Amino acid sequence: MTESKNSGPDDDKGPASSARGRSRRPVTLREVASAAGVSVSTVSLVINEKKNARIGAETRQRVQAAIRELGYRPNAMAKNLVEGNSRFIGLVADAIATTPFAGQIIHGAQDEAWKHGYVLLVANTEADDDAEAESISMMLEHKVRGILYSTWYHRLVEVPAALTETDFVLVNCFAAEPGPRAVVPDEVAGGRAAAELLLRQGHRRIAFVNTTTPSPAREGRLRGYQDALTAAGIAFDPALVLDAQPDQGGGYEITDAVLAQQVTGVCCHNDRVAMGLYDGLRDRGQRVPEDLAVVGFDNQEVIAAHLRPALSTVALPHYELGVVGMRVLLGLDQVGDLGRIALDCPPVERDSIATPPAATPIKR
Amino acid sequence: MTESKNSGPDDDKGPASSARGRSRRPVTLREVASAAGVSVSTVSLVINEKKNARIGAETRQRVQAAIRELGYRPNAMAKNLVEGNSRFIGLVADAIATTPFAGQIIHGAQDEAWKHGYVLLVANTEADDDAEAESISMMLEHKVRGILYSTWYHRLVEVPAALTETDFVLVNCFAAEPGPRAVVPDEVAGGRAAAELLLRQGHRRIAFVNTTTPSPAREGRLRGYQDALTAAGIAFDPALVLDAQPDQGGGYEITDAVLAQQVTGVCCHNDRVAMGLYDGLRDRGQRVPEDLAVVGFDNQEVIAAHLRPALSTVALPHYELGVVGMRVLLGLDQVGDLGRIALDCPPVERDSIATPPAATPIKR
DNA sequence: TTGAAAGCGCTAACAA
DNA sequence: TTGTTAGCGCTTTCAA
Repeated sequence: MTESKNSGPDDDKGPASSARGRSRRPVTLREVASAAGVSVSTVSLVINEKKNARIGAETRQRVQAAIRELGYRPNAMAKNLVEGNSRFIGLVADAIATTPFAGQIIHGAQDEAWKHGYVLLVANTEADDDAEAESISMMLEHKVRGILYSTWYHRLVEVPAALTETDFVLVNCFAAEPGPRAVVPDEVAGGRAAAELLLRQGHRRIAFVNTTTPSPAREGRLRGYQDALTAAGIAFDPALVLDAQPDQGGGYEITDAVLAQQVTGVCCHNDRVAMGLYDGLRDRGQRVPEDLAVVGFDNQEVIAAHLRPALSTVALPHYELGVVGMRVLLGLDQVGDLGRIALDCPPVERDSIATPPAATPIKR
Repeated sequence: MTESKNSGPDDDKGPASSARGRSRRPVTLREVASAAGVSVSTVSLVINEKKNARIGAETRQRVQAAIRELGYRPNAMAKNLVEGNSRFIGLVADAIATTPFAGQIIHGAQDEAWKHGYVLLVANTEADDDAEAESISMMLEHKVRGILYSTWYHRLVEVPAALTETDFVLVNCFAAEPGPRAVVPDEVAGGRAAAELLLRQGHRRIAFVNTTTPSPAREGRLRGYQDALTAAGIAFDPALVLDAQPDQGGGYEITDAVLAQQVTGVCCHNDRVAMGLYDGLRDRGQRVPEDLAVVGFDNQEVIAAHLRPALSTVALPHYELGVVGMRVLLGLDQVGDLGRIALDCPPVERDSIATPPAATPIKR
């Protein structure tokens, strides 16, 4: 063991750890330097592996040995401070605990941030305005490089004033006023993809169970459904569009209305609605997909992959939302003129669709 | 506007924001001081509202005005640096994106951390060892006050070596060796609670669908079930314990085996298994709860609250795991001699249990 | 009541 | 090739 400065009153003897708490002040660059018998800048140089400033092989060895021996960890805050920029990026989420959606956004954002040497400062606000304001302040005080402001379902948001103090990108949400950049799912294309899942199997009379809640999902997916119908040369029949609460209860209750329309297939607003509809159909002796083909939306694994039969659905690109949001924030992707990037909602085929009676599936 | 030092080449004119990027260097204490015509220490004093060192009312006004006018935000990193302690606490999670479980742990941990002025540094490792090591390094370099190491399901873990460089608490997991403090769900009590849900309604012949995966949940819940039986004066019958994959498929496939035992009630390893069992029962013309009472585990909202009939189950205390883990880390709660705190798994009564034929529910 | 100055751990000129 | 030194933005003695 090399001698170190060893000053200060709260120094306890003995090598590694005391009981708990690890009260020992962390090892500093200076301590490493004096242990290795070199200056701090030399240590700094070998740690950061600067290309210029060649260090003598022997010196480098000694420094590295000292680092290892002392268990030195650079102090990221000191480093950030002197470099004048933090490696933090804030991510505020409004609901981390209810669905896996926010988790997927975080996952995507973190993977991308990580790749570029950034660290996520995550704040869960559970839609509480105070928590949100506090979170943003906290991030601002940590001099984040920017903030990703995300919601667990696609919606219009009011941009908190404090957000504008830094660079920010809206993820899975958007602002009324122009300006803020946003990354959102392409609801229209998603709706189209859902309908096409059915059309491709030859279905021509398809119901659309929409949500009762006004939202981009409600308007967008319906439009996508209409577009797909039009493209398939099928006249849009408003009677086939039904409204239901966007959960299992809503799906269950809409069963009779769906059945009354004599459709061969149905697009549900989301997987939960489809789950409720499954129950409703079963109670009425109807089979999926033989009597009615069902398509969901969200691709919520715990539901879609495990219903019987497994549910064909359209995936919401939460992970990608996080990734692309991060890329936009870092200036790696551009949003274009609209200030928005709309991400694809890919269809996920499973077993809830069959060819309707008296129809031949369309080749493609 | 007051004059400021105004040096450096990347100073652009104009008040608030330039287009994007907010390239302006953040306002510093010194700038506030010179704007207010006082010294930095005075500004520091009014910001931190120190009890000693009374500041003249008029001075305070001027400083506060300057702060507001300049939009000053303290630099948390500089502050942490000089104070010699960060306000960070790390939280590593192994699966933030698949279930809502990790989200709930994070939620609990953050609420508690927040309350004590700490900020969470969250890292999602998706069970990747490299990501985990990198995450912990990152946290250590930010001189976190400590780390919460969490898993999405209760299990034995190997404590990563780097963790021991700081204070840490295991959340929803535990180590083989003694030492590391851990906060976990009380599986035995949970299993007992599940069985009691049925026993209380008068069921006496109760199947137990266990998981095939060795785990504290597997052993603990079974023991709880046995304990509850014993307490109710019912002999344990090993034939009633069945094994199934811990998901919907497993539940579905075990249906016949359950039915073969002529039980009136069944405890499932988790809500997913119960969901599969519902399907299996329905396919065989059996009704829940009239023909068979079903109890789940986990209280996974999207399933338990929305199955038909709604599933009675036992909740896993993820949020509380986060809270208590944080409290232990902060020294607010003690773990006792075992080095472990086991948290209650409260029963959640819904509609999947009825009184069995020829039985009177037990009063309590 | 306020200011001057030292220093937290580090990087980056600039010297040697 | 290596060392000295001046800060980064802040808190905190210690003086005034």
